[in-house]
Amino acid sequence: MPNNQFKRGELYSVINGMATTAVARRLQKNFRNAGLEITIEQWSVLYHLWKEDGLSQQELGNRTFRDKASITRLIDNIEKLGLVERIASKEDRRVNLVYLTDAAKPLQEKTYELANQTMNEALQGISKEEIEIVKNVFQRVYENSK
Amino acid sequence: MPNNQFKRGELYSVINGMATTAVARRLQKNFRNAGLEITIEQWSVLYHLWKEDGLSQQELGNRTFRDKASITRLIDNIEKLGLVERIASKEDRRVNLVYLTDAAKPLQEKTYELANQTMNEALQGISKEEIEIVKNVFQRVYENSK
DNA sequence: TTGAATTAGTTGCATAACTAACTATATGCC
DNA sequence: GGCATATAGTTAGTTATGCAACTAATTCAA
Repeated sequence: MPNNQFKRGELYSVINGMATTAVARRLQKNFRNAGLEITIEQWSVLYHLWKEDGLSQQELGNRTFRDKASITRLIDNIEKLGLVERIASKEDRRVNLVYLTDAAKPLQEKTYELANQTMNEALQGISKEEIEIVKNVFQRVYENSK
Repeated sequence: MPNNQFKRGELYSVINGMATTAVARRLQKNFRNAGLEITIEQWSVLYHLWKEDGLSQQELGNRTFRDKASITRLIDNIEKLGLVERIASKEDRRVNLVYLTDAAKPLQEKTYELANQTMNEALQGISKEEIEIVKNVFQRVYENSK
């Protein structure tokens, strides 16, 4: 049986779940405690729309690293909450453009604040240089694996 | 509206999904291509049992960063595949100890090989020092967030 | 210009995640 | 001993994920 494996691969078990879900769960909890009924997955979509409204589902999938089926259903749920609406593109009738509604506007500041605070807590004691290395490694791991 | 937020927090969108799921999905695909019918979530449980057989569900939850409800159903599914069995502890009748079956044994070498290969590809061009920093940062992010 | 291939989105099916409420066993304090 | 509390695991309900098969619209090429 292979010995000595996962010397490097131990990273896998670290990557898979731990830090990533700990931060996500904490943010989710902070949303809930603040009376915000959205999930972090939904928020991750809204986050990109606040940066640039009217993206296609395709583009939202690219930016949030989800496949099109996941985006379809995530948008379904955000739409049910009344926070976005689909508007068919006039240029290409296959495309749905996703627009924020007025109801979504007030959420931005509140959720940014909570996300910012959560990230600051998560990154406490971690230097800018370390963060840069992590981002850089992740980018390369992603490119190596996709 | 807050400007200049997420300078550090940009890490969030990177943490959440990208590298982690890219590697996981790649490994899942490699399992499937090799004719292995297990999911990476199931594998992550088996991985810990191969290191130490007969762990309680509680302990498996700790080691794989899952809550007890998730472990219950994950074990349900692995049990359905005939790869593990629950045996009630004699010391504490609340506790289920999870043991690998003979059917699980042949999977170990094959999956280790695939996981190792997948991780090596994912980590191509990334130095030991960088990996150490990432693991260390993750540990601290986890401690800061749990 | 028409038929083949591609692309955007949806739907069905299976797995997995979290919370909350529940059962059963164990512990601990009086 | 007996009741309150804590702990291990299960179950119900909701959300999310991925793959594969599908529809509708668009593009490309003979």
